[in-house]
Amino acid sequence: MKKQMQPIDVESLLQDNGFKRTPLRIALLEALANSSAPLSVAQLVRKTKKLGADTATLYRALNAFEEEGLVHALNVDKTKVLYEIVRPKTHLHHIMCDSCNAVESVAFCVKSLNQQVVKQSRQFKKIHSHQLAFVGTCRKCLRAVR
Amino acid sequence: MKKQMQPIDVESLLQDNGFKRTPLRIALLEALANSSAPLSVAQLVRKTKKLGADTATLYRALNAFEEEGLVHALNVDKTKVLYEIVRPKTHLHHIMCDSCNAVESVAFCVKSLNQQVVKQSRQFKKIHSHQLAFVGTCRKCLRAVR
DNA sequence: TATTTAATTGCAAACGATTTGCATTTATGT
DNA sequence: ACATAAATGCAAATCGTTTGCAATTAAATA
Repeated sequence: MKKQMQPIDVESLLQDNGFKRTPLRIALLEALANSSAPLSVAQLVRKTKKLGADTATLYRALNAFEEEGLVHALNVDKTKVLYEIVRPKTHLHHIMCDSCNAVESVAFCVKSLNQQVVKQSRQFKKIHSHQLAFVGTCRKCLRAVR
Repeated sequence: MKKQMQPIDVESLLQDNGFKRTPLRIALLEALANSSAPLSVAQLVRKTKKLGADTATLYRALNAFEEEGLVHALNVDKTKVLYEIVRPKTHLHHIMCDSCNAVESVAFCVKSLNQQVVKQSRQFKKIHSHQLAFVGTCRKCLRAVR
């Protein structure tokens, strides 16, 4: 069974958001669009270098994309950020392997919790959004342990 | 109505975990134990300096505490980490203000979601833990907007 | 297609937060 | 009080990320 992923026209995506369509940007969005899991900055840096492009440019692109809402930054831990492309009408959460750091996306939502949260809170009247991440051990790592 | 917080004997906490009870460490854990919201590294650094202690020592302490499970690091965004003391039998989530970054802790759990997640996942059979964070605008900031 | 313009890039330097090595100090158990 | 390992301060090193600036390139226009 293979992953199912709606294709994204990254060139249009760039154009529609006022970005020039440069090789690095196209390659970046393409990489993110074709990955079922979020990609680490390190991975993207490697890809950038392979293309002979500059790392500073990558960071500029990622920040610009994030600012425009084309990508979403996932703060995994103190020293690691993962990026994923934003797919309209898809609200994602994540499961992460505590052994190999593999990340899988999970599509489902917990809006119903919002009111409970508000009820408990002293400072907050309304919730705009939430982040939810699960941690487990993936099959591969489970097998490796045995 | 004032916050309710169970006191923590930080000196015993240090001792029980094989740490020497030094002024900085005691002050750090005390600060975390008396705060209802997680504290940023910047805040802790300020406190450290006020005590005339070295920043490197603070980082060493925080890392050691985290490794021993005395504190928990909260990855708010790419450039900001918050620390909270771990209170046994208390499972916390958080609400954050998207305007002023105020953080409030919320005590409640969503274990029931775990099986749903596992059901959806291709790679994961079991969830160990999860993180959940909500984003809203706090009262103070709401008022400021009007 | 050639021309113009602002956006994008590469490079090197700057940056800030965190970490490290090492000599000195300190808390703790005896 | 003493011995010992742990913890500290200081300065230097390190890492990922950002910035300034001159050169290049994509896109709009003639």
